[in-house]
Amino acid sequence: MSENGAMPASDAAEQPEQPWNRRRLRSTNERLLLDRLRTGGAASRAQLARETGLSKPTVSSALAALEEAGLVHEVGTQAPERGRVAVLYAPDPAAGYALGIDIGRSWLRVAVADLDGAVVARADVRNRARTSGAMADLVVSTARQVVANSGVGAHEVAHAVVGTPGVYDEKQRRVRYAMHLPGWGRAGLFDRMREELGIPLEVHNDANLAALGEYTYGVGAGSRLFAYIMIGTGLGMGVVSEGRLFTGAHGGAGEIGFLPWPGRHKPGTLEDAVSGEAVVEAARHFGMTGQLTAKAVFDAAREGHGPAVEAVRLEGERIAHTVAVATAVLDPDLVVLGGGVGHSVDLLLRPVRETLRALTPLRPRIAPGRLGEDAVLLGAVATALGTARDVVFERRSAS
Amino acid sequence: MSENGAMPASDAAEQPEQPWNRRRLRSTNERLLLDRLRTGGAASRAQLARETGLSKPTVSSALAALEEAGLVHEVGTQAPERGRVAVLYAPDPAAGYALGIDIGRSWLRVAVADLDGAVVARADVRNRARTSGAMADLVVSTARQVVANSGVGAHEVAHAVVGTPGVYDEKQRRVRYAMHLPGWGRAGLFDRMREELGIPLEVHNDANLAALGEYTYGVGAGSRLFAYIMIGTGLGMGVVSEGRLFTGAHGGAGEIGFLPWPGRHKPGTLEDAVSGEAVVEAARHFGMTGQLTAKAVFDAAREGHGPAVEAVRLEGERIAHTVAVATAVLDPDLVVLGGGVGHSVDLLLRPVRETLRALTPLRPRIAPGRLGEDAVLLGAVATALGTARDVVFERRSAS
DNA sequence: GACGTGCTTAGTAAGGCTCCTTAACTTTAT
DNA sequence: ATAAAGTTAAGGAGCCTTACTAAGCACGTC
Repeated sequence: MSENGAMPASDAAEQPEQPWNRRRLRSTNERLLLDRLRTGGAASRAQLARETGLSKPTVSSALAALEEAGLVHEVGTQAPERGRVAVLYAPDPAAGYALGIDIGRSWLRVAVADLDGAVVARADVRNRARTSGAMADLVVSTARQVVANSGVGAHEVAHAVVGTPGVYDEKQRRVRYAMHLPGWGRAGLFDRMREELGIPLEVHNDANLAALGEYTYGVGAGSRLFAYIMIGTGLGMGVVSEGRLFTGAHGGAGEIGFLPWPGRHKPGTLEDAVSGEAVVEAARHFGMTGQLTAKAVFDAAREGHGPAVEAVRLEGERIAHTVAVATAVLDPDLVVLGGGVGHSVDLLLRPVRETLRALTPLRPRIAPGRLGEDAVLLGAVATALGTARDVVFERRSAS
Repeated sequence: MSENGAMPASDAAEQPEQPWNRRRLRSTNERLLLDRLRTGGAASRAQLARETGLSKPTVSSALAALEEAGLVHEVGTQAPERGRVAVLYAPDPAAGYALGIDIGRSWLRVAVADLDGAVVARADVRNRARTSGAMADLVVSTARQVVANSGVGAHEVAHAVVGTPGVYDEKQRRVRYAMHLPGWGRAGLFDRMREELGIPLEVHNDANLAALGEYTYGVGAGSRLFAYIMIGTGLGMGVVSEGRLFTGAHGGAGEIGFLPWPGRHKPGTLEDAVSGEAVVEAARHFGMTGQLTAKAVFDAAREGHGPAVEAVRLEGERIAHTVAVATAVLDPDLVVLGGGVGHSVDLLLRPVRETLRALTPLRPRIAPGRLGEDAVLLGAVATALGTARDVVFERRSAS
């Protein structure tokens, strides 16, 4: 999870294996209770004891410690069929906050969420920055603004995650393969943001985060192996396996833009053949004229304009090829299409499914994303939340 | 790991989350010590205490319990630069055994290994069975024979793993996609073997096991993400991520035989284009005549025979395509070529590398397998060992 | 050269502390 | 009266710390 990210300086994940002494035992049981409350909803002490296998006194004392630390609180009572009413406990969502940032080519999105994952403040800013430096400044100022709007103290934001095109190289401290953002490959850009924000900041690939977003909040929930194909300015894929991001050896897994594609004239990459620009080019090839954008082509296709329909069909075929490849290699139970063309995925689904039928006997479920343009942002929030929960839990007794 | 396999009836992996009571604490620390001894070699009590962070008395008592259970034993002494000599302990390899079985189209291989992974008995039997029933009988009788030869009691064999082409479907209790073994898709075949052998038995895909074999004993050691491409009668890929098998949603990950392949005449699958038969066909196409086998073509190419060289070059190009696809999707740091053509991989490496250079900017390390025909068998042994170690450890105090 | 002394490291013993469990008890509902 | 939630009290398992013994080497002294 963290391999792509920069950890705060205080991170101690390097020490080999902590021994399981008593202190850790208690801490693990508190964690067990907290996780149970998070995933299973509010519960009483007696209920927790039954479900976790711990004894009632242990649950009582651990819960007291958690309440003392501000991690859980009473949320009401529940009367059983007979007997004394039960006091229900639930995690306190205000025990900490997480920051998610989506840096896209044309939009910058920032959101603050509480530990329950509820977004408490958010901003969507048009990205007009011309230089990577201006861009970094915009990120920092927007993030500060959103945190201020949320009414949350900056020190209560336990963790932040940034999504960006390309792959963040931890050692070189820079992003690689971010073709569509000029200057974005400069070293130290994110160190600067981290420093100015004063919040631990992790950097991840946008397609990966979008995949996690759809997995956590969207259509991918519960999937065992789930592939998210992001089609837009570029082409990317994020893979979630057993609930965890699949990153490959160097964080480059899912960089399907590099798939070889047998171009009609010269061999190229799949990205050239599938990205938004390729749709425009195909439309031209079929006879459309004028100032075209991918969106314009899709809109025309929706109206039934012949050349546009043809271009979309061709795009569908190419995406089907991508899906076929991903399916044979990964065996997903769900493939989700999203990204910049998200609003037009409905047009693509049929040609994709039809082509796929002719290509391969393997046929995973294919669905459009449910989060639309928010997938990356929500994925960043979800990822930041994971770490934020850990951080908040870890420092519960340190104060 | 076990998702493809059938667990013994006593398996209790279903219960949600054991609480971390004291008993489990002790058990975890014993496990910590045992793992340390397994991976780090023999060590004294004091050394273990330093390395694990446990106190010396705790190490002493845990080690005493392990010795009592027969899991570790003294293996000698070591004099430090100054001071009293240390008594060294190591895991007792004879505390249990594992059984590995490789069911191939033409060979059946069986091996028994001790907990250190050392093979103590082995048999390689030509597979002449005509029916799947006869095949199952042969597996059982050979396995019994090998266990008998090893001098190990049958009840000391804690776990067995079988490798077979195809994907084992846990629910239907049968193998799917095993085209090259007639009748092999029958339901209940492996249940019968398990019953007759009286040993818990897991079934896995052969390419997956070969990947684990090369990872554990061969060229893949230490790789973060490692892909093993098995080229032979069929075409398969096994993926090892962070030391664990990557299986996909239904155990079908790496079934790259199903990759669409733009055939000259009709669209087909990659398996048709790359498998042994395709090499023969290509050689014919280039002008070779006679009763050809894949091996014959490779041998001729080694002698410099023109048409054979061409056929091998073509095969190399197609494999390069496979590698390019796997690389873009998975981002491996190592791709290993093996399988039936293992003896001729040296001939393929150059064309593969050259073609790859033209296809994609991503270039993982490519290497031939080190285990040759034994990859599947050793992978089965390695996998069985993993479970066997757990089983032996779990039942240490049950006696 | 024999031997005592001191230093160093391995391992054990005793005592205390933490935290879990069991069992009994209190509280509050039907 | 019964039943369920939750607390209190007693007991015990297992870890840690401290202090000790055991066993080797170095070296100086006789």
